[in-house]
Amino acid sequence: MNNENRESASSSHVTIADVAREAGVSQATVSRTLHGSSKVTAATRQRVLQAAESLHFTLSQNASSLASGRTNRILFLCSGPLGSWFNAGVLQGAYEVFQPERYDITPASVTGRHELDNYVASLPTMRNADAAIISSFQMTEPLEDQLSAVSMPTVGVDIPGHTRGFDASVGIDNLTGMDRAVRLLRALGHDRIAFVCDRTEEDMVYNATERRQAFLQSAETCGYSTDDATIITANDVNPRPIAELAAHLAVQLLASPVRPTAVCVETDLLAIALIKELSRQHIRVPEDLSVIGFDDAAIADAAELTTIRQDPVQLGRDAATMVLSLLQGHTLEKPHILMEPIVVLRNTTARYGHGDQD
Amino acid sequence: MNNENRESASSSHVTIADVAREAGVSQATVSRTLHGSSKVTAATRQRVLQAAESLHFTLSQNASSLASGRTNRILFLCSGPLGSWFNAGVLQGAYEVFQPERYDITPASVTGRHELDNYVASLPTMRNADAAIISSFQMTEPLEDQLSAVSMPTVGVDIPGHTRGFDASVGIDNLTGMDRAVRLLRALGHDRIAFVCDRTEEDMVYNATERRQAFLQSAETCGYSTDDATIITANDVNPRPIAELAAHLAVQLLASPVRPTAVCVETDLLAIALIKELSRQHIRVPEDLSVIGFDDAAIADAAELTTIRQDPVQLGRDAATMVLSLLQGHTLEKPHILMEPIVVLRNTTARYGHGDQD
DNA sequence: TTGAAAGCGCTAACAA
DNA sequence: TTGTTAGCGCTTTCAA
Repeated sequence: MNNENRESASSSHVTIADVAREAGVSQATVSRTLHGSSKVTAATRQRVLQAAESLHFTLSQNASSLASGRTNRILFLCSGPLGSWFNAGVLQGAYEVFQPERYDITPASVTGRHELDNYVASLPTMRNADAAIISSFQMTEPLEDQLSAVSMPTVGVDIPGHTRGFDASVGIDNLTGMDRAVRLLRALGHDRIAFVCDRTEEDMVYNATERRQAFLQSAETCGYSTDDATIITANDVNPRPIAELAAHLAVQLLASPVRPTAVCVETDLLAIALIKELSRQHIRVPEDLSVIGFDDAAIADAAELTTIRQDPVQLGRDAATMVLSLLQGHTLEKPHILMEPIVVLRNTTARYGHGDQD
Repeated sequence: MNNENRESASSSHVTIADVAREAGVSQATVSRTLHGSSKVTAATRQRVLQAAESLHFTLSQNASSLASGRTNRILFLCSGPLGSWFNAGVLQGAYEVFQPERYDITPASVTGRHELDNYVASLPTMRNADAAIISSFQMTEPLEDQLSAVSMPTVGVDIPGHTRGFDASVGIDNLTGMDRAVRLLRALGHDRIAFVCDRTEEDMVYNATERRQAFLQSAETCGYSTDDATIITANDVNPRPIAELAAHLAVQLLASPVRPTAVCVETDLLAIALIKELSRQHIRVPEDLSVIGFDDAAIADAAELTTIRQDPVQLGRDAATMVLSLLQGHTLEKPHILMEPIVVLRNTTARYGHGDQD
């Protein structure tokens, strides 16, 4: 191919070769300059940058990746909708950390066991990401085995107690969180309490399971008998609108042999739906029943809901920071970290027996 | 390189060559099979798929992209946090559509004009995505010029009225939305109304500007005089916590020469913050003041806020669908679409003069 | 229907 | 410090 041809053929794309020719250096030098190598003269660097600038040159990630073996891409795998409060928060936090380091994020979401298994099975041989952040899954033995076979760094988010297979993990300390909530209720004089949640059977998504256990454990520590600290849960497993679920749970709550005077609810969303349903039955919160949610999403503030706060954005930042360390070959001093949730006091909790009673 | 070497050298990755050898066919045939070409015998296809399966083979996106020129990646560029209600929703909707088509999404967020300009300037020469979805920006002339120079398909989300430079766009019809809200207030007997928003100067983010104008226009149509339909806005441009902004706006609202009896607020978030501030001043909503928000985010439901609903997830789906069409070389029958928002009635609006008055 | 071979645009030894 | 060169793993003509 002669020069005339090369020049006319370059109609499609500006390549590193164009920059090299423009700057009068080799492709290797352009590459070195663009990657901030110190082994380039200031003068050369100047010329290269100028040439790149004037040609509006952008590196082809694909070509770079293929040649270097690094993709500069991080996989973010989560369960359920990408736009959920939790997932979107983690994604945002991770982006904040990765963006300045010039890593792209590839978000992916799976909605069922089968999909998840397939995805994880493809991980060991996939060369489309340098690392993976995996969020909010209930782990299983086979899943952990597959994860162990993955050669790239993997960090788990919100998968506490199941850190096998992960190089690192961040999560929240459900036990401490529930403990604080239960202690608050005890201090407010509530003698009968309950934990309200959706179906309890093992699910793909990590959430209520551990919190439920944490609630029972905290209650025991605080001196509640098993009759005075109960679980109120949906007794079937069909997905349904949250309002319907709340109504179903409200029935169980109100019909309890010994009705609790305070409840902790799995999530803010469910807590608010429950409160609405109760208010429809003229049960007042907090006069007749104290309610504590979980998450401190924006809706908790809007509904003046007392809740246990977790911060998915910070979880995402921490996970990303660990990924970066791992990618640099560092061994983490503390690979598995747990954040302590705090209780945010608002208007749905109150001292027992001090509202007008029914 | 002899065969012994090749086999021992394959320790790092399973490549298409390994699959080809295993199946006893050429690389080309493996490639064709994996891409669902019809020009492969059923028998051959069978053998190839089996080989791929047994080796846990996954295509290297990078190598595919480099060779084919298609990246199978879509850029999602938005303003502000990736985790915001709107951005996360659009991302989720786009993901729903792209995922089954095997396109990855690369999310990116910019927070300032300068950053945005840089990003868009790199678009014309960037070969790291096949198309771009660009969300919620206030367009400028130079920006539109740059966009026009981009060779890949670009579709705008929530950038109505500024469709130059975009191949397609989806957005919401702010005029219809505000019109419905204003008509509602008129029907409820409110004679003095206002639109409450953050600073009005031209900003990077598209939002209040058009809604403000739509409000004024609707008010005029409904017969409000310019004294009876006003704008209440922050008079400085410093970013600040929403509660502080709400307090600032509450002062202006309460101190109005003729106090409005109903307001439309730029967003749900601000509406709720405003209501809280007003309640602190013992102004009751809706008895003393009717409030209509904008968005119908989850918080609107939690706070029982009457609002104008828009659906970012659907916007994302529509944008993605258009991208797909464009990528297939189709010309869209209707490239610029506008969704009609509806008013969701809740507890913050009421007939004027029917609560206990001060 | 299948195979051979020439790149896609870049990086990373190795040499100079 | 810079240039030369040999691939990275795939796709895609072109021939068979």
